[in-house]
Amino acid sequence: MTNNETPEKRPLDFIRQIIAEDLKTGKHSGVVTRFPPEPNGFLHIGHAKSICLNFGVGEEFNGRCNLRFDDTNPSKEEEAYVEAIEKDVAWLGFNWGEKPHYASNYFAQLYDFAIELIKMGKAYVCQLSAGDVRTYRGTLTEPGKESPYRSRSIDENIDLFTKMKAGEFADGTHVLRAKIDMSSPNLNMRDPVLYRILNVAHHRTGDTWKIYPMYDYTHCLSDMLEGVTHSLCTLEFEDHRPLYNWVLDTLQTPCHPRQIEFSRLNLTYTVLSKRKLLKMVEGKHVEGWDDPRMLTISGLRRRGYTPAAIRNFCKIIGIGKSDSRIDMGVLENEIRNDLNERAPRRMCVLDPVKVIIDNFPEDLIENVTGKNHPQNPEMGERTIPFTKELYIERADFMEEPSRKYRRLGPGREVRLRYGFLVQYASHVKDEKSGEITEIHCTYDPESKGGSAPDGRKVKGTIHWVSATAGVPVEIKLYDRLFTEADPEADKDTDFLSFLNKDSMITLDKAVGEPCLADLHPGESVQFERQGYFCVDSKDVNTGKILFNRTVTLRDSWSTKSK
RNA sequence: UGGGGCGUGGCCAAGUGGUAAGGCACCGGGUUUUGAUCCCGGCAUUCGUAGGUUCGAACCCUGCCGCCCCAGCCA
Repeated sequence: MTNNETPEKRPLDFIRQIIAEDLKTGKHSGVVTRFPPEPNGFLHIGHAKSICLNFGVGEEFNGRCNLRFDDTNPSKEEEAYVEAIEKDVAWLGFNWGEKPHYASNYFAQLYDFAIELIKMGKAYVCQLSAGDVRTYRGTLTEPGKESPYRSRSIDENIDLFTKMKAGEFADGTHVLRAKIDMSSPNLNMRDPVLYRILNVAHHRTGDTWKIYPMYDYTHCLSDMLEGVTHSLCTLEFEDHRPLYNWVLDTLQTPCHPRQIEFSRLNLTYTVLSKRKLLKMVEGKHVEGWDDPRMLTISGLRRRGYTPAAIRNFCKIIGIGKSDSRIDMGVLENEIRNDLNERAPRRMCVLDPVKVIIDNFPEDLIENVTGKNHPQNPEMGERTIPFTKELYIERADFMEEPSRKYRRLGPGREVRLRYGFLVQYASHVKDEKSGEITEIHCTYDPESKGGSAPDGRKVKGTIHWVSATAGVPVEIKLYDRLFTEADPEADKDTDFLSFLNKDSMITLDKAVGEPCLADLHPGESVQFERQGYFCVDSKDVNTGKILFNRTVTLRDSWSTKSK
């Protein structure tokens, strides 16, 4: 599954340098990382970057990486998401050991730590309303004010917190706060909320708990409990690091993981935040989380991307701290590299126009053989039926071709790949529409396989399929979801207004060579001269095989011809 | 205007005081029964900017400019 990964060594990124140094100096004898998704949505290519980093570090330094569900907000989380996440991480080829971890596994311990904090006078129950908490917090430039509940006695705090836990209060009436510094220039340190009351059932703990710990309080302690050495997260958490450290320092925990931040992934012509992806799904702008246009792991999988391509992509983009938006072409390059090696070649005419070989016997079927891969004989060959009536691509014929055009046209001879050389004879055009309906040719019976005994050369080789023996297929062509390279650049404009209305085009007249019928869901092939396609794994059952175009072939003609 | 970060070619990204790796893109040329692949070659006298230190600076210092993040009882 994950073979074909480029083995070449690149220089170590700054995080791996830190880890290598920690191992070298003996600060740590082993390394433990974790990938901590919240089960409130599907994983996307940005998560893949984090997964490759965390699991990659675990593998490379002979350590381990835990899969931990950060499930501290039951109002947004679902079991279905944890299953989808496990499937995606496994598909990418990573192993999290015996079983996944859950922040919810630590609820009892977290509660005990909170009691400890209260006893140390470092946490208190606050009854300010959410709005008042915000007001008291101050602003970016003004310090906050201390809550009137800040100086409660330890006994009263314990009593209140116990009652919070027992479900004696309504949502929003009480919170547990850390007692730090209301005038800190870092807003996160202005007595952050540690626990809130949520009378909501949790997908794993049911209704056992009425209070749920917040991210900042939970994450550092979960890392600590799991013996994580390096806690890698994205840049927006830099301001949270002091709080991460405060909790562990105050509790004097036996182990103190180091949080290191790196920049999140952005790609051109798409969006990658769970919130925005959710909006795409809920607004029906796509057909679901696994829509092949979505850069979710499940969408990419359905589109025909391979784990190797995604892992190579993550490797090539590197890990750093500067904001960036990587060109979609980089991702496409990786899937082309991978599929170029492993995808068998096939012929399929996407936009057919009929070709009749005038001098070809009516009922004759000439079986010709095509290589499954031009550079790799081990992939074998297959038989392709050549008949009197064929289809070729509408774009492969021109009534008045330019000199650089190398395909079929009046007076021209071209090669039908693996078939015969054919010479243009005439063509029929619908007077009203101007559409070409038939092209007549004659073939050279001596040229079976594609070359003539006299050694004459033709300029063009085009693909074709038998009109009588070919199989009808349905094809979906996908394009970028947005028309702007950075749909998020203008904060005053809704990213949805940049949606590409032509991001999905369905072709229902396509015809492929017979052996296409043998393909299984998820299998990838290259349609020669067109691109890489895979059989849809969630077939809508149209009676025809449905192919998703993963990516086109690199095309220097379309750009040059302009 | 508080705090935390970041600025190397069109897009990424190495570089950690000794004279600008690599990938993508792009431009040439060769091979080719996919205008694909593959193969050759080209592509930053310069590292946001202005000064300073030094024999020597993308790397050290100072000022300035630009961009990102933070005022959830989300993660």
